[in-house]
Formats: sequence, structure tokens, C-alpha cells
Amino acid sequence: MGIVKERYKMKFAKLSVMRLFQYKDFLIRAKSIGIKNLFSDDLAEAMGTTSTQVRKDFSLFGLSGNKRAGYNIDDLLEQLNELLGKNEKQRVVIVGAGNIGRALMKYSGFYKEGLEIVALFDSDINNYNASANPPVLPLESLYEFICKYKIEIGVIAVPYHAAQQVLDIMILAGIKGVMNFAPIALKSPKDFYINDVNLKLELESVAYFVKALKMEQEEQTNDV
Amino acid sequence: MGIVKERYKMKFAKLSVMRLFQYKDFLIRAKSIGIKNLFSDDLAEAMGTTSTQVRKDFSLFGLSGNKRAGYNIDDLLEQLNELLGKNEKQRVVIVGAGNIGRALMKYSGFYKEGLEIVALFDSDINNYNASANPPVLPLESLYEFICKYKIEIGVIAVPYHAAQQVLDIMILAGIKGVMNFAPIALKSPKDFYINDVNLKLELESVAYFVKALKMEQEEQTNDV
DNA sequence: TGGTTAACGTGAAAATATTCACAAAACCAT
DNA sequence: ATGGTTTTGTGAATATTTTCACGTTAACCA
Repeated sequence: MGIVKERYKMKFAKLSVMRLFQYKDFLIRAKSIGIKNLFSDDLAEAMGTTSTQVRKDFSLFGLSGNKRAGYNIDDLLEQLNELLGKNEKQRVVIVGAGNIGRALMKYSGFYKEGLEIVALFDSDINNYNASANPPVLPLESLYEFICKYKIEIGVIAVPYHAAQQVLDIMILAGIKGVMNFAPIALKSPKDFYINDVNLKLELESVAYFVKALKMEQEEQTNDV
Repeated sequence: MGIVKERYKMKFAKLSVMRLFQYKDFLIRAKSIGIKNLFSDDLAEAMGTTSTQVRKDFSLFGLSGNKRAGYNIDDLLEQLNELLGKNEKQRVVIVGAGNIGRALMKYSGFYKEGLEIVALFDSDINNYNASANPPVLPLESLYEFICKYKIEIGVIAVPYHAAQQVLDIMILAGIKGVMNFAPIALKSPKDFYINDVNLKLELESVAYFVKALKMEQEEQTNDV
């Protein structure tokens, strides 16, 4: 088993992987303002975590720095790019040209990270626009399109009652993982990756935790 | 210490809280198609988790069912609504009228969960529209607005270099928690709640885990 | 009406994630 | 060179989350 393969951890360290992506974004910014080296402390400070966490994340994936001089940004970015796969371009289709689908489509930050939104699909004929960039195509052509261009990544941004149907088409056509905005637990084979993002839930939970914080404070006040 | 207060868990069980919100959404749907009762197994099946997890989540927050007959949806929803706070209306401001800000604004699902988007704020004069619903107002009026209407929840959907500034205004004006879409670790007092949502990261990570799955499969193939 | 059993509720155990604590390496000053 | 200092890298300890295992109880049935 090669070292590179061995570094693609899956079962464990999901959260570490997420943080690695964030470290990378920060490093790119730091580099752009002329910084050449930094310590795990600097990274931790910028990311709102601890230096131990940073080093542990790196340790888990075999990323290393220099014992006294910290991390050279160029070196570290190279290691991260190899590990996180910036170098292979990945094409992505979005299904659902509603608010979320269009917001993602317009977001320009994907391309330079190796992700290219190649098409949107929608069931509403009023949204079609084959000459736009990316084009907005009829949902009926989704299967064919994925097969033809060998797309592996999808985004599901359709209402919840349509989501499983869309996913089934994607799976059949050869997609291997999706980001899912529909608020429903989708069913998929074991070798398929689903990343659920539920914006309503995320906002609702803020309201809850704000209330929880208030309760905590009231308790403390009463305790004295 | 009252029982109700005690149920607002904060330090632990963050993930349980998130799931409770999801159970609630599912229960609302189940109710709308006429279902009256269900078992932890049904909930687990629908949510893509296990019945043990469901019962443990409920147990942590004192939610209970019936030993042989499972859960009555109406009862459970009532308990969840009390716990998760549907009943108090919460007003929310969004800062940043870009793609994400507008997508959230247009999303209609918040209102019936007790969340009301009362205004958007933007620094670009071209986006102002005081007579829209919700209105789009100049960023300069953010502080005053929050104070005047005693808003406690905010959404930050501005570019990363503006996010901390916006947050500082919010904190000063009395907001207690935000959902943050800016890809940066914001600094805030300890009694402030921040929920970071990084869509670029979420999509990038799909690409990573798809690749990791492939590697795993290749290994298994080679192992035979 | 009393036995059976399906489902809940929950301590204990296992798995996963984070933090601690310290050895090893690298640099610096002398 | 040598001793002191700073920072990495990582096992061990701790904390948190999930899963297991099983006692309990309410509904059903004979």
C-alpha cells in the first residue's frame, strides 16, 4: 500500500479533513499578503482553534514542518494540494435552479480550487438557457449529460420530495458523491458519499443556542 | 433550577440538538400525510440513523413516548416545540445582499418555524430597496436597526474581509448569535454563539471523500 | 386477568475527537 | 561546541458521541 493512498483517510478524521481545507484557504490568503512562514500557533489563532489541534491534524495526514522554524507556506500548500486534490480538475453538476442552485452557480471561488460547475438542471422550462455559462438544461437530459461527460460530483438543490428521484438518476449515471441541500435523508449505496447541508436547520439552531446561552447566564446569576 | 431550564443543554449534546430539529421536520411531514403514531425505528429509518440514537437523543432531553405504542406525533411535536422554541418568534437580520443573502431572504420556510427575516443590509447603494419586503437597507443603519428592534439573531453573508467588522457592530448592538457564511474564524465574546457555514468547503470535501472512496475500493481490489 | 412481548429508556461500553504532556529537533547566543 | 530556548510531533489521557445490552413497562391476547 503506497504512502499516498494510505493518506486518504476515510473512516476516521472526517473533521480533520474539513479543517485541512480551511487551513489551506488561510494559507493561500497569508501567502497572498507576502507571508512566507508561520507557526502552528499562528494558524490556530487564525482558525479559532489550538496549536495542538493543528499539529495533530497535520500529524494524522503526514504533513510536516520544521521543528524550530514552523511551517513554510509554499511547502505546506504543496503538501495540502497533493493531499486534498486541487490538481485534478473535478466537474460538478447542480440540479435545481432555485435560489440556492443559482447562488452556488454564481459563486466564482470554486474554479481555482479545481471544481468546475459545468451545468445546471431544472424541471421548469422557464429556467432553461442552453447558451448561458454554465448552461441551464432540462432535467430530462441529466442522465445523458452525466454519462457523456463522466461527471462524478453533484449538487442537489431541489425540493425535498424530488431529491431522492434526482439522486437515483445521478447514481445510475455514475456520480459518486453529492452535496445535498434537500432536508431529507437520502438513500444511497455504501460506496457513495453524501454531504447534507441544511440551511434552515443551521439558522434554527442559532436561535436555540442563543436561548440556551441566556438560560445559562440566568442560572449563574441566580446561583450567586 | 427548573426542569425547563435544565433541558436547555449547551455544553454537551450539540449534535443531539441538531438532530432534534430534524426529527421535528420529519414529524411535521408525517403528520401532514395523516400519520398519528410512529416508533423510534420509523424515525430512525427516515432520518438515516438508528433507533437507539433516536431514543438516546430523546432521553437526553427528557422527551418520552409510550412503552409499547411508540410515539404520538402530536405529543412529541408539542414537546419538541417547547424545547426547541418554535413558540417565541425570533427576528433575524441578514447582512450582505449577494447571492447567499438573497437566497436566504427568498426562502420562505423560516417563518413557520418562528424565524422572521426582518431586513437585509448591504454596503452597495445599488442594492438598497427600503420598500421591499424585507427591505434592503444601507449598512450604516445596521447598528441603529438592531438596537431599535432588539434583534438577537444575525446572518453574515459578506466577503470575508468585511465579516469581522460586521460582527463587531452586531455584538455592540446586542445580537447574541449569528450564522456566518464568511470563510473566516470570527472573534467574539464567550457568551456569543457563532455557527459557521462554509459552502465552498462543503463542496470541496465531497470531491475529497469521493476520491478517498475510490482509493479504498482500489485497495480492496488489490488485496484479493 | 395474568402471561407475553414489542418497544421504550438508560447505564455501561466502545468508538471517535480533542487536549495534555513531554521528547526530539533546530536555532541562537556565547 | 555547549547550554538554553522555541517549536514540532505524537503517545497517553481526557472528553464527547455513539452503540450495546438489558431491565422496565404498557399494550395486547388467550
